[in-house]
Amino acid sequence: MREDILESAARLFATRGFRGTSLQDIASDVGCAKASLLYHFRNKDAILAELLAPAGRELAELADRLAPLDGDEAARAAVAGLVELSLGFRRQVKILLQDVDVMINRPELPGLNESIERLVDSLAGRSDAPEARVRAWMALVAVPLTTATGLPVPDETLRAELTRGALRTLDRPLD
Amino acid sequence: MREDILESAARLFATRGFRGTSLQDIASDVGCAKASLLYHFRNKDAILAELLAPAGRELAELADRLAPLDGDEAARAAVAGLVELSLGFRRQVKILLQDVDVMINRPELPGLNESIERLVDSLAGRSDAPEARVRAWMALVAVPLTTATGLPVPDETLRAELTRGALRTLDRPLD
DNA sequence: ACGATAACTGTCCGATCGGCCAGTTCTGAC
DNA sequence: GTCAGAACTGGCCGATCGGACAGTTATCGT
Repeated sequence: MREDILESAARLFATRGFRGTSLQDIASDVGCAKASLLYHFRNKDAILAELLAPAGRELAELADRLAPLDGDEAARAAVAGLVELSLGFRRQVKILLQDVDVMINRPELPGLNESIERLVDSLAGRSDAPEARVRAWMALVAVPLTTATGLPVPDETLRAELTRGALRTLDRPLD
Repeated sequence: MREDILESAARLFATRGFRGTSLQDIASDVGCAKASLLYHFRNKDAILAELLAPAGRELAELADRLAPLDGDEAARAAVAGLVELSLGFRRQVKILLQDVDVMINRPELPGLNESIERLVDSLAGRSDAPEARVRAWMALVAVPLTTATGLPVPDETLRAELTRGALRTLDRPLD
C-alpha cells in the first residue's frame, strides 16, 4: 500500500506538479481513501520527501566519488554519474525541478545544496574563472533538465531519444 | 494599476510558481483588493497569459527569421536570438517553464509548439539524425533553463554571471 | 454643478485544500 | 475463539482557493 501511494504520487507529481496534485487526486489514483495516505505518511510533504530522498543520497554519493578526481577525469565521471542519476531517478528529478522550492533545505534532504556545489567544483576543475563554473553548471543541469522539463518536445520519438542522445552528446570532454 | 498587477504577478509567479501564488498574494503585493485584479483581468489565467504573450510572439518571430538560414549560420543566429530572448523575457520564461502545463495550447499563445519545433529544425540543420535534433533541443533549452530554473545556484556571483557566461559558452558552432 | 463612465472594493459564494480523529475492519499470534 | 494491534476509512474541521456581484468612489467632459 505504501508502495502504491508512492508510485501514484510520483506519477501525478511528475505530470501535474506537487502543488497541482491534491491528496484526493493521489487517493483516487491509488483507489483508497484520502485519510489512508495520512496514515502511512505524516503529511503531504512527507510523501514528496520520501520520493526525493534516494535521489538526494545518490547525489551526495556522486559528489563524494568525484571529490578526489581532477580535470577531465572528474568531468567524464561526473557526466556518466549524472546521466545514471537522471535515468534512475527521472521520476524524482522531475519532481525536484518543478517544486524544488518546496523541498529544498528540508531536513530529509541534508546537504543538497552542498552536493550540487561540490559537483560544480569537480566539473569546473581547479579553475577559478567564473566562466568555467558557469559552463560546469550548465553541463550539470542540462541532462536532468532536458529529461525533466515539462516543455513540449516537438515529437514523441525525439522525447524517447532524449536521454540516450544526451548521454552521447555529453560523453566527451566538457571543453 | 494594470501594470502594477503585472509586475507583482510576474515576480510572485517567478518565485512561487503560478499554482503557488494566489490572487490574494498578488493583491497584497500590489496593495489593493483581490477583487481589483478581477476587474482588470477576466481571471487568474488571463494575468499569466498576458505576461507570456510577448515572449510567445518573439519566439515565433525568431523562428521566422531563422527559417531561411542554414547550418552554422542558423545555429549562431539561433543562439544569439535565444540569449536575447532569455535576457529580455527572463521573467516570462521563468513562468513559462514552471507552469508550462497550465499555459501551453492556450489561445493567447498560438503556435507556441510550432515555434519551438521550427527552432529545433533550424538548429539541427538539414540533418535527419535524431541525435542532431536532440543536441539542438538541448542547446535550445539550456539558456532559458539555466537562467530560469529554480534550482539553487551555488553562489550569488555565479547566478549573476550565468546569462553572460551562457552566451559566451554557446557562442560557437554547435557541433 | 452634474451626470456618465471608469476604477475600485467589501462581501459573499461554492469548491477544494491539507489535516484530524473516532471508529471500523482486517490479520495473525496464541 | 479471542484479542491486540495494525490497517484503513467516513466524516468533519478551519482555512483558503478562484470568482461573482452589488455598491462605492474617483475622474472627467460638458
